[in-house]
Amino acid sequence: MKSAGSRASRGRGAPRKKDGEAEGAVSVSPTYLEIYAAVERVPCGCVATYGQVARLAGLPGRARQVGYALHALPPGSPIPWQRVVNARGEISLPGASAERQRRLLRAEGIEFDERGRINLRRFGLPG
DNA sequence: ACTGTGACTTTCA
DNA sequence: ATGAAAGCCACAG
Repeated sequence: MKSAGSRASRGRGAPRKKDGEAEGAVSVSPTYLEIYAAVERVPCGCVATYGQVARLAGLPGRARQVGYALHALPPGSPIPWQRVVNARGEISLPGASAERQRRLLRAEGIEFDERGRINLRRFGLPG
């Protein structure tokens, strides 16, 4: 059952591990986890802005960190990062990545206008 | 420890 | 509508 999971006491009582990720998996800061959790809360067929995600994560005003956290997401992560766009309803990713995100959103029913923008009034978070 | 950078937001002109 | 400035914080060098 535990399979050598009790390795927390390693010298100092530092719950903060920075060894990349040994075996457990807990290596990222709680802030990132909150951000990822908030993104997962975004319902399918809807998009949220970085500011909204930050707020859902309990980090009002830290929209920038949301972008950084999503950028740090590994490929194939279960986090629907594509549902996060900027406050203008536009994709903040550079060229190629933007098209990739746009395709994913379109697959979820999100519509884009000629300028490549999303109507947050329709596809934004309810409320 | 310090500096620069960034998938940002909001406000003001 | 566009643009600049300030605010915000984590990570990398």
